[in-house]
Amino acid sequence: MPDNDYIADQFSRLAKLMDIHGENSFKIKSYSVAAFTIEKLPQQLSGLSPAEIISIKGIGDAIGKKIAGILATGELALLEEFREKTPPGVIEMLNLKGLGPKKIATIWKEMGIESIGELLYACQENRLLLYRGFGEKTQKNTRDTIEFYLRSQGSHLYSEVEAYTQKMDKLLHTHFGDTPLALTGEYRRQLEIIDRLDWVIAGDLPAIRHFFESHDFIYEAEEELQPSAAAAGFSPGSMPGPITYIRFKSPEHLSLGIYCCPAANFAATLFTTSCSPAFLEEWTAIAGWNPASGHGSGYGSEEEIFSHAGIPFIPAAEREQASVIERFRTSDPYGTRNPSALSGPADSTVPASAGSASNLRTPIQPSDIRGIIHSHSVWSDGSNTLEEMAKACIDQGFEYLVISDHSKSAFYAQGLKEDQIKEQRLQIAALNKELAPFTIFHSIESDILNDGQLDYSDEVLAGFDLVIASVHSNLKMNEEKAMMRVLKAVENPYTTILGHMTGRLLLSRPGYPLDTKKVIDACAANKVVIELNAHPRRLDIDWRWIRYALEKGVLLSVDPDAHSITGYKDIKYGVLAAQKAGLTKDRNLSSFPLAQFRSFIAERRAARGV
DNA sequence: GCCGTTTTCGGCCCGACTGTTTTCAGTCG
Repeated sequence: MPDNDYIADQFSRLAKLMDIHGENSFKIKSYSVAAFTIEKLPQQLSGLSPAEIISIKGIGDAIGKKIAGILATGELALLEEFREKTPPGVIEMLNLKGLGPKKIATIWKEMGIESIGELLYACQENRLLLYRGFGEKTQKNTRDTIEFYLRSQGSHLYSEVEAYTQKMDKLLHTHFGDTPLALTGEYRRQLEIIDRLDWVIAGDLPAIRHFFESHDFIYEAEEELQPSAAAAGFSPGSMPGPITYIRFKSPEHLSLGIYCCPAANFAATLFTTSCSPAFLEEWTAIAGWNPASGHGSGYGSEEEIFSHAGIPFIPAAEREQASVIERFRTSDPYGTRNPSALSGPADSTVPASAGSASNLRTPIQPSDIRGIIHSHSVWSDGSNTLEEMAKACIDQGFEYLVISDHSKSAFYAQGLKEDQIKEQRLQIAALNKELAPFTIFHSIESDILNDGQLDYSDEVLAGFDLVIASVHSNLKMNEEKAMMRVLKAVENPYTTILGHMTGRLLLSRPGYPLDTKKVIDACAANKVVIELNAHPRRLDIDWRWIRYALEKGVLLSVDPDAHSITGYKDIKYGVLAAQKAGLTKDRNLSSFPLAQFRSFIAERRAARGV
C-alpha cells in the first residue's frame, strides 16, 4: 500500500512536469501544496476514508480522487500521461540541483536539448549564455552539477578520470616503493569509458587495505580469484599463491580494484588483466597455452610472456578483438617479430589481405599530429579569434590550421552566411600573409540537412579548401533516414571529410542508427575521409570500426573539433582511441605534413573538376 | 485545482537568496 511519502512524491513530480510543460500555474500550485500537505500529515492516507481525505485543507474533490487512484493502483494516471510526453533525459534533469522546471523548459523547448549529456556539451560550447535567464554562473553551475551527477553514476569518460588516475598511480608508487605495481584494466587499455580503475600490486594484502582505508577509501569487497579466472589460459597448478581482488570506493565516488598477487605472478597477472576476454580466449587458442602447460608464473615482464609465446609484443591498448593476434603474427606491425612466430601451422591460414606495408610502422602518437583540422572561431560558436587560434597552433608546433566554422543552418551556433564566408576568407588571406609559412585553410562544417543536401550552393562550397559534412539537427531518425542523409552527403563531390559520423555523445546520447559498413564503403568509393572526432565525449567514428575502414583504403583524420585554443588538447584522446585500432600516421590526414596536406587538397579539388 | 465567499466565480501568491538583471525570475529550504 503506497505510503504518504510516495503519494506526496507523485504529486510533487506531477507539479514539476506540468510546470515544464507550461500548464496553468495555479493548478500546479495546488498539486505542490497537496504534496507538501500530504508529506506533513500525521496519519497515513491509506487509513482514511474518502470523506476524511477531502476534508484536509488543500485537498479537494479532484486530488481526493487521484489519491484514491494511487491507493488502488499505485499509479497517478495524470503523472504517467505527462511522463509519456516528456523525454526521459528531460525528466532526469530534475535531478540536477540549480535547475528547476522553468530553466529545464527553456533548455528543452528553446535549446532543443533532451538529455543531460547534450546539456553538458552545450555548456562546454558556451551555448547556454545565449538564452534569457542564463549567464556565466548558471552555465558554470550547471556544468559542475552535471559533472558531479555523471561522476556519481559510476561510468566515466577516460578524460574525466585521467588526472585522478595519474595522481593515484604516483601516490601508490611513492607509498609502496619497490613493490611491483602497475595500472591495468580498462584504463591501461585506453577504453573510452571507464567503470573502474584497476591496479596490480604484488604486495601484502593487509598493507594494501590499510593504505586505502587510511586515505578515506571505503572498503567494498574482496574475493579470491580462481587462478583460471584471474589468468585464463594459465595453469592453476603454476600459481604460486592466490590472487585476491579487492575493491574500494574513493572519497570522490570512483570505483577502484586491486589485484593483489604474489611477486612471481606479477607479470602474468598484469598481462591477463590488461586483455579483453575475447583476446585472452584467442591467445589461449593461438599461443597454444592451456591449463596444463604451466605458464603462469616466473615471468619477469609481459615482454617475456609474448616472447615465450612467439607472438610480437601487443600493446595493452590493442588487446581487444580476437583477430589482433593473428594480425600481429602475420604482419608484425611494429617490427618486433619474434623469429619463432614464423613456425607453426598458423602460417597456412594467413589471409591474402594481411600485412600491408602501412602496418610496418608504430601506432600513431600525439606528436604525429601536424595540423589542426576541424576548428571553430568567434565567427561562429568558438571562443577565440582566427588569429588567436593560428598563433596557438604555431606555439604548439602545428604546421597548419583548418578553420571550419558552422554553416548557416546551425543557427544556434551563429553559422556563417554567404557574405560572412567572403569576409572570413579575406581575413584568412591576410593572416596567411602575416604568418607564413604557417597556413590557415578555409573550410566549413556544413550541416547535412534533412534531405541529405549540404546547406550551401555548389558555387559556395567550391570556394572552400575542404568541406567537413556533419549532421547536427534532427538527430532522432531511423536507420533508413540516417543512411539516406549520410550517404547523400558522402556522395556530394564537395564533401572532403565526414564529421562525427554517428553524432553520439558518450554516456549520454547513443547517436543515430547507421549501417556503419555501408557508410565506410561509400566513403571508400567517394574518397571521403572519415573523421575520428577527438572530443572525449564523441570519439566518433568508434575505434572498433577503424580496422575495417583501413582495409577498405579509407583515410582517417583525428580532429579536435576545437571551439577554443584549449580544445587542441583533445587530440590526445583521439590518438589514444586510434591506437586501439592500430592506426598509423600515414593513414591519418591530420598527420600529413603541410606540403602533403596541400597536395591532398589540390588532388581532391582536381578530382571534382574545380 | 482549491477555497471561500460580498456563495458558484474570481483570486489564489512563503521569503531568502542567487543570478541576471537594471526591477525581476527562478530555485530552494
